[in-house]
Amino acid sequence: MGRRSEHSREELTQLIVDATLELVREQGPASVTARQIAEAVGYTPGMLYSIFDNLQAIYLRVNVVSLDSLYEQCLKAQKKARGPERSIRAMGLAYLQFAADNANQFQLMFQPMPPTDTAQPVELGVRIRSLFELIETELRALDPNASDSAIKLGARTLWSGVHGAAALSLTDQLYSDEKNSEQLIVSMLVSRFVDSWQR
Amino acid sequence: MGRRSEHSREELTQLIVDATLELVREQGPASVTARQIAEAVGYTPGMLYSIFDNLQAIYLRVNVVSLDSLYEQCLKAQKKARGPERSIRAMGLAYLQFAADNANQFQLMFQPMPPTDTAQPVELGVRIRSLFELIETELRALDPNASDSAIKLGARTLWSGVHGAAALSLTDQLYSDEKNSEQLIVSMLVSRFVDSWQR
DNA sequence: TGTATAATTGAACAATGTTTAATAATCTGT
DNA sequence: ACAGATTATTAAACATTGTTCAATTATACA
Repeated sequence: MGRRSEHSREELTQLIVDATLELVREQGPASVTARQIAEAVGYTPGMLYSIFDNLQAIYLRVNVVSLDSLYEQCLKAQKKARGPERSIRAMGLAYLQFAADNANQFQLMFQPMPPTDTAQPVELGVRIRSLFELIETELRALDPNASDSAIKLGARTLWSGVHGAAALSLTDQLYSDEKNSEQLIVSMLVSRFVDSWQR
Repeated sequence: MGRRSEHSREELTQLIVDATLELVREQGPASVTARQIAEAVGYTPGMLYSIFDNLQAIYLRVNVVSLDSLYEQCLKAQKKARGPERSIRAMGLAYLQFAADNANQFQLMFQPMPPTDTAQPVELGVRIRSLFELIETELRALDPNASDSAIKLGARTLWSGVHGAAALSLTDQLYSDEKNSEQLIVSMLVSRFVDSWQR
């Protein structure tokens, strides 16, 4: 056949990433194949490799999209809430909500990449940092005299707790009797943390 | 050939699990194949399926072993430390240490299984619960009057933080300037949590 | 219009998990 | 000790996977 479409290189990139995102959302990362992606965009598998080095490179772009929308959710939650503690709690709950609503995307984002690319790609790095900065801002408001390194450490401590709760909840490894225990966990974490920060 | 060895069904099970554990430790979960496992135990791939349903079932047994040794490490840390806060901190650091020293095992343990078996197998459940109980004991010592559900929630909150720090650290997603930031995070988490618990 | 260039395909490759018919080794009963 | 039934193990096949590449088709340029 060899039907050449009128898609520019950039359009093709976009098409592939969008199709992959949708497939990941529908079926989970494990069962998305090169042939499925190719079919979804109306090409053959080989074409993908004229645009991306491999499937991992596609997943990376998908993760960028996912991280952006996670950031958007957290930012929205932050803006809506009033006061540092309430902002932090709202962002934590937004993080949980994102993980629950987009479990497959979340899974792809935080599942360790094959050890070929030892270091995390910079595109993801800047976005994760932005996420951290949202909390750092609130912690700064809470305690203007704290050192920069204390603020950064505090943000990472809080976020480890929120991320851990989201991850364990997603894999049913919290083994709690009550339902929505992730939310209780995040709420408790934020309360106690801020509480102790303020004295 | 058809060399029949003098291995009982149980011995074969043990051999397979041991070999798989070693392969996972050496190369990571992603690159362990049925043929490699079979070769390591001196059989052909087909044999594995006369003992296990599939590779997932083998990984499950490996995870049981990993969880047991993680529990052992935490228990040892708990015993060595004096006082609830120090015990909790020591267990958190032991958890981090285990994750760092056995990154591949840790990865296999906490990577979401394919959605066939929706619920977590009970063999893992009881072991994760035991891990939680170690902390619950310390929290109970810290505050004998607290309700059971508060204790349970507290243990899960702490453990979410520790697990999150371990997971993010393992995938280089903490983006902290200081080295050993996981340890600082866990230390801060425990200090502030216990601090706020006690007042 | 003819030729160079680029995009796309189709087919192949090696490797994967898993199944199954055939085979080799052992066990049973006489 | 031998014949027959039973079990353990293999060898080979299957469908899929990611990836590569020569061949083909469509476009751009002269």
